[in-house]
Amino acid sequence: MTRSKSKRQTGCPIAFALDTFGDKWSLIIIRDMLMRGKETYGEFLAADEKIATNILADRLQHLQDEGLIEKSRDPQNRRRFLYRLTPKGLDLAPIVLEMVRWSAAYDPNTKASQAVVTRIQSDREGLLKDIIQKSQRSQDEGR
Amino acid sequence: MTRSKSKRQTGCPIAFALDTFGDKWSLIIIRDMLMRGKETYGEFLAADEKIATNILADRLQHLQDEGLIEKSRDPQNRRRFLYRLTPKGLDLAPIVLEMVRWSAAYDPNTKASQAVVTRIQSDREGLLKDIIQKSQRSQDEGR
DNA sequence: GTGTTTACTTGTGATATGCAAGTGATGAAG
DNA sequence: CTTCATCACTTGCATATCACAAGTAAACAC
Repeated sequence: MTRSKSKRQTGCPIAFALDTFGDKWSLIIIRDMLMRGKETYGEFLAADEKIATNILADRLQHLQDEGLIEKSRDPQNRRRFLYRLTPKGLDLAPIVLEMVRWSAAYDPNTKASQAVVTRIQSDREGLLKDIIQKSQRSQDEGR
Repeated sequence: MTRSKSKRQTGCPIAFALDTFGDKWSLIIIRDMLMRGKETYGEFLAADEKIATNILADRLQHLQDEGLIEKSRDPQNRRRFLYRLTPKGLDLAPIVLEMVRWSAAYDPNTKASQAVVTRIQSDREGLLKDIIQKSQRSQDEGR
């Protein structure tokens, strides 16, 4: 296990954010949880981007240490764990949405849904509320 | 020079954003340009976060290849180059602001200005306009 | 010319990543 | 209650990336 991430410790909010989730994979995991309803190790592993299993384990641990996600046994299947966003993690949604907007604007091959992109501009608050509620609804089902 | 960054090429907007500026240093450089008026190699090197000179050169080249920044000779001092954000680069401002908001909310040691944080909520559009205008004004002075 | 500033490049050891294979706990089937 | 499959990891190793120190080259100041 790779202990201790590089900490810049400058007090700068951008540096803080990068230390917390600014690596190559954390936001991919967050995206899967926030936008695609994924919540198990196996589901994260199956992502198109092909994250390595040791890296995934390391990132999940780090995100948990930082308080962005929580880990619990699946009551329906006790050999499975459920990973869920905490309120601190859910609050990354605005950042993720702005990244979607930016990429949709500049990537000629984007697969971003035009409906979502339009709604980011026209109904940002409503969209954020929907995404967060949807993410939390799946948590209730798990109980 | 490190050629060819890992390209995930999935069409996912989050993956695209991460491939473009999602490394440990690019957003630090963008922050310096956007929020602190920096525009030369030496100014970036002097940042609190202590970026290594070879990494800085590599990231500036990458950001230029991606069309986020432009490089030009300083007409006032021809041994100096000026790095400036393109419109595509300036359009990262909303993402940067959301990261500031998030970090200010969750970093107990944040040095984020309370005035800015308040304004992110209350006058987001005006703040964005100010940041971009300020960034472009320094470019006019350079001519 | 000589020295200084500015923007890099190069070399080398440390660190992180990616891939393949292995482990241990839970649960399902007979 | 034994065997097999699933799920979430861990371990080992080759490769890639990074950090640090030192060196190079062009512009300018004198």
